[in-house]
Amino acid sequence: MVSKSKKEIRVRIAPSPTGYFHIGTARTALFNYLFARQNGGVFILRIEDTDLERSDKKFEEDIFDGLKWLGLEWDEGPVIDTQSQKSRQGRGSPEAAKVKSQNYIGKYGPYRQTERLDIYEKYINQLLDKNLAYYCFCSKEDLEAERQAMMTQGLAPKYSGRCRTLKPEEIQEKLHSNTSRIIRLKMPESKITFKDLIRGSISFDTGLIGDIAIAKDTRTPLYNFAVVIDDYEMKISHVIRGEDHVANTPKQIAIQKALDLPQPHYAHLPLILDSDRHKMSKRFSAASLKEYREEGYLPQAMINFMALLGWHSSPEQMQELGFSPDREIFNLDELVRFFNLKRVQKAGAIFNIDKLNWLNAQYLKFLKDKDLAELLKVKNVKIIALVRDRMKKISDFQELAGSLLNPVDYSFELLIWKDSPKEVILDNLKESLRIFSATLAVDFNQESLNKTIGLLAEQRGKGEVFWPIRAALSGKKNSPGPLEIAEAIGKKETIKRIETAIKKLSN
RNA sequence: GGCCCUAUCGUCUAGUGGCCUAGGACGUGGCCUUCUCAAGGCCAAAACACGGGUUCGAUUCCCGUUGGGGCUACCA
Repeated sequence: MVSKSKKEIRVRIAPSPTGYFHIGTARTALFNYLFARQNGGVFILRIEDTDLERSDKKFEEDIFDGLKWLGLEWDEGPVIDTQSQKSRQGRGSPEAAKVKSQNYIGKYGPYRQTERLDIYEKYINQLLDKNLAYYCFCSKEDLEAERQAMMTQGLAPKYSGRCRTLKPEEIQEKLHSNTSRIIRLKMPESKITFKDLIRGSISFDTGLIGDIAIAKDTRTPLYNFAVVIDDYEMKISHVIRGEDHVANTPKQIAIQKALDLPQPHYAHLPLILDSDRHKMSKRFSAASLKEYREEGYLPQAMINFMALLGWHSSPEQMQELGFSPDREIFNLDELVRFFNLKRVQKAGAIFNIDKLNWLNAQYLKFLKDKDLAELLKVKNVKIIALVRDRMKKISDFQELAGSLLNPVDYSFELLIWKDSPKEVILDNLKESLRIFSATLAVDFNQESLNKTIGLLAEQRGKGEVFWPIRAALSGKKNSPGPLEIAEAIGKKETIKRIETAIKKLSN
């Protein structure tokens, strides 16, 4: 028996820069990354920018930023070097040419489809020459009418193949005129079956698909065609992508067959759904990663959350490794260890923001006060300690700690505990003020204050004493405890705020 | 409409014919803690879509129904 050397695992993520980096694409990237890393494979980033109308550099940059933020570094793909690109992009200069040849890493570049036009042209011509593809001159309007007619007849909408039989002279004539044209693949009528690593065997009747469009002209390839060529040229071994691509798979296989190219393995991931159970779209939900980044979610939480959308660890494996079988918290390295394509779910998963919030809160807890302070650009570490348990995401900080950092105005009624008389509260605050003032600065901490103020509270009632202090110090109905705030803001500020409160009640 | 995929608590899921009185997590409710809000601890409610088979026995296997989703472009 001949031992076949194990083929290198090469996977890719192929976003199109036509919008901000989509959360679904991010999850696909994660799964590809995990699969690559755990198999010693290569993770490739390819920019599918063939749609000139909608593609935009700013979206491309957002993809780079998002991937980097998540920690999903690609082994091959464009190099982000905006600095040199911006400063040295002199048109036509030898310098520019040099930059261009250096703007990617990997043996199979370039990794932007618009930079690969020569490659596609070669294959398109090959198909045209072999008469496996042909020019179609039908108008969009005719095509649309045809489609509608077929649908009302209860048939699968597909192109009639009318231009297949055009005579060479007719083709030449139309080619020389201004008639709009497109290149179609001659789809053989057969059954295409492929084995999906997650779903098992899936088959399609190509007779229902018809002659698909593969390019607008020899230098303007369309999605399905460009994908096939790139996946082949880049030696992609496994195509791991969203379920929305299963219907594209038979089309791509047909192109592979026409070109006599090998077929990669396929794995179609369940879609991430919004709360209406539809594919997450920008129109109806926060579908871009950017939004979560700006909202203050931690990349680690995002990674963990996305991994749990359609995948779950094996309780058995966890137990064997000495972990809790119910474990759900995993960092990137652990995911690389435990992830298993075989355990990926088949049905779509709803994006559950509550779970994300909880996970984010967990990751926030892992952070040291000091690191969190740094992240928030806040100097008072004690304040961080006070509000951190109340934060779901880092953007919550302002709402939680704002009034602690800088006093806010409030109504005197806030100082009143339940239905205690105003005079009682006023007197308690005055007494508290005396105690605070008498406390040495070195003893101005929770522990010491708890002995003095705590005693007063025991004598006069906890609510009657603690509530007004807390309200005076925080200016809010809900806040951390009074003594911890006092320690955090210090003696001087505490006294100042209590005095303000007393003034409010005295009016 | 056609094609393809899919189906366990509200949500994410464990489960691969008997270990299931269906387990966990989020969320929800209650209790404890408590000056408030959190955090934390404890407890509870909450699901195998339906109908046929196969089998001694089905959440688990098969078929159908129904539900859900995706695709159906000269977008990707």
